[in-house]
Formats: sequence, C-alpha cells, structure tokens
Amino acid sequence: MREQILDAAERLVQNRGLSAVSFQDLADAVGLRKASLFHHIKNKDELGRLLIQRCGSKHGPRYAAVIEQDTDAPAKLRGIARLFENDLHAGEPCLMAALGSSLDALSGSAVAELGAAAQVSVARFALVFAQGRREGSLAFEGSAEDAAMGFFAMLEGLQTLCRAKGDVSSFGPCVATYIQAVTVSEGLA
Amino acid sequence: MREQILDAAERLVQNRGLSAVSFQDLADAVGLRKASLFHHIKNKDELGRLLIQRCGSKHGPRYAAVIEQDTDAPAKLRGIARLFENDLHAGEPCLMAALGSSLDALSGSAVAELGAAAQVSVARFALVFAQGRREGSLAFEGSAEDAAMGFFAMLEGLQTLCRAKGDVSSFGPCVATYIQAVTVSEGLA
DNA sequence: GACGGTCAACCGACCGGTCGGTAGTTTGGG
DNA sequence: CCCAAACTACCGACCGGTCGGTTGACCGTC
Repeated sequence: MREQILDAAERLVQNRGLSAVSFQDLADAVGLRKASLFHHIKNKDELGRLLIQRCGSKHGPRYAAVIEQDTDAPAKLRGIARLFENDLHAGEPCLMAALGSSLDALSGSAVAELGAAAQVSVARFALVFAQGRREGSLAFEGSAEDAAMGFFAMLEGLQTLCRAKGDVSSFGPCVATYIQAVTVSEGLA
Repeated sequence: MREQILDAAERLVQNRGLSAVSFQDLADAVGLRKASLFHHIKNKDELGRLLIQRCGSKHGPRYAAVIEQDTDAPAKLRGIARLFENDLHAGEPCLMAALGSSLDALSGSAVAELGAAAQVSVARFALVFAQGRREGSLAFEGSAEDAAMGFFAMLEGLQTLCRAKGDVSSFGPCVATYIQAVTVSEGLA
C-alpha cells in the first residue's frame, strides 16, 4: 500500500511540484481517505524524502543496466537518454527537476538527500564518460564528472523544456546533437 | 509599484515555485497588505503570466546584447552561459525551470505563454549556432534549433542541479566542457 | 468631488495534521 | 482449540491556520 501511495505521489509531484500536491489529492488518487495516509507517511516532509529516496532506488538500476552493458560509451549515452525520453513520453519526467527547482519549499534534510541523489547519478554517468575517454570514443575537456553533470543537466532540462513547449518530439534530436558532438567521429582520431 | 511586486514575486518563485508562494508572502516581501496586491495583480494566474512575460522582456535584451556582439559564436555561447551563471550565483535562477517543472499547476494560457517564451529563447540561441556553423567555429549535426535547445536545456538543468547539490561552482566547468565539445578546435578544421 | 492606492475585516474553501474509534487479522498462553 | 490481547489498516470528525479572493471604508491628490 505504501508503495501505491508513493507511486501516485510520484506521478502527481512530477507534473505539479510537491507543494501543489495535497494529501487530499493523494488520497483521491489512491482511493483512500486523507486520514489514512498518515498511517503510511508521517508528514509532508517525509513524503518528499521518501520520493527522493525512491528516485534513486527505482531509477538507479535502470541506469545501471545500461551502463553495465558491453557497448561503447556513445551507445550507453544514447541508452541513458532513451530512458529519459521514454519517461517524458509517458508523462513521467524526472522528479529531480520538479523538486530541485523549488528547493526553498523543501526541508533541510530533504535538500541534502536530493543533493546526494543527484551526486549518485552524476557519478554513475561519469563512469561512462571515463570509459569513453579511455577507449577513445568520447572527446571532452575537463573531468568526466563535469561532462557527466552537463549531460545529466541537459536531459533534465530537455524534459522540462519539451513539456513547456508542448513539443515532446524534439527531445531525441536535441540530445542526439549533443552526443554526436562529444563522440569522436570515425573519420578522424 | 507593480514592478516592485513582480520583482519580489520573481525572486520568491525562482526559489520555491509558484504554488508555494502565497499572496501573504508576497505582501510581506514588498511591505504591503495582502488586499492591496489585488489592485495591481488580478489573481494568481495573472501573476504567473506576468512573470512569464517579464522573463522575456527582462532577460531577452541581456541575451540580445551578447548575441549582437561582434565576436565568434563560441564566445557568444560563453557569454550567454555567464549570464546564467551570474544569475545562479545571485540566487536568481531562471524562472522557466521553476514554472516549467510544475506545468500542471499552471493554467492553460500560462502554459502557452511559457512555451512561447521558451521558443523565443531557443530561436535566439539558434542564431548563434547558425553563425557558428556558417563561420566554421562550431561543429554539430542536425538543425541549429536542436543544438540551441540542447544548450538552453543544459543551462537550465545546470542551474537546478548545482543548487540541488549545493555546489554552485561547478556550473562554469560543466558548461565549458560542453562549449569546448561543439567548438571546432583551432588545430583541426 | 472623482480617483488611484491603501487598508482592516472578512469570506468560504482548503491546508497539513490529529483524534477517537472500528473493523479484520495475527499472535500467544492456557 | 479457543479466546483475548495486540496490531494493522482504515475512517469520520475535527483542529487551528492559511489559502486566494472580496468588500467597503479611508486617504491624499489633482
């Protein structure tokens, strides 16, 4: 049941932001009464923190599956981007954008957990950039972490921007342009 | 007075999201009583729409000033990025991230205006990418619009991500890595 | 004396959250 | 094997407070 509540909450928060989701909304979405929710979630701050934790435990394995494939780095970047694109098409953009862009509405501990979750994702993606540099398939200046953070930021930003423009179809071409730019072209190198 | 209200509202919304900013907050911030605000702003939906419009009329000229400089495209990209970086350091991230990541909390007309504003920015940045391709200073596949949208998305995403991680200093290196990747290196070409 | 701006007072709805209580299930001791 | 205690999940009613928004009066200015 708790998982169902969090599933519904995630979907609502992704598209509205945490502070625009009330316990009443959440109760309606899962078919319970408002009071019952408090048996599963202590308060709104805990709701936010649970959502952030799930953001890691739920999507982390999906990223890991792509990263652990036996392919070159550009293919992995495309695979990661496709995960974000699919979520966007499913109307489920990453929670980190919704939560991160209204930081002052979160408690201190929630902010800390959000930052930690972001760092975990960046570190994961950095492995791909490091692999790409090692195998000569990616070219970029600076640290792999910086490159990975830029990549992650673009994925987050594209989800938001595509939805704002009502033009979900441009996610793919935009990210493809980026990946091509960091990929060492076959003709050279 | 209306401008002062909108200034204060912008600052609040940037860091909290529109639905977490109440008229009471806003009244406290500008030193008026809540009731007085409604002589300047009809309702919350209009507040959101005015904020979006200002996002264009206020920041548009700043971008234009950089774009109309007589420099090469990579320098213009760095200039645009620096604007976003300065705003981030000033605790004033772009409104589009805050508003765009909670679209379902906005009215239909507000969403339309937000999308239009986003399109205007993308078109502006696309001019720079087109120039770069023309003068041979930037290399990328696909349309200039796609490249520009990816660039814009990264700037938006980096603002959010840096704040979430509490590490504002990594904005510069991350975006530098991207710009370098799309810039045609002097040794080649 | 018309007018733009400000305000105190107020409104109904809703907010996050609590309370007391009720079914149903699980558990353990005689 | 039974029954009572304990526990889980749920709920109606309610709390103080805040929400977005309205009203009507008051003010200085031209």
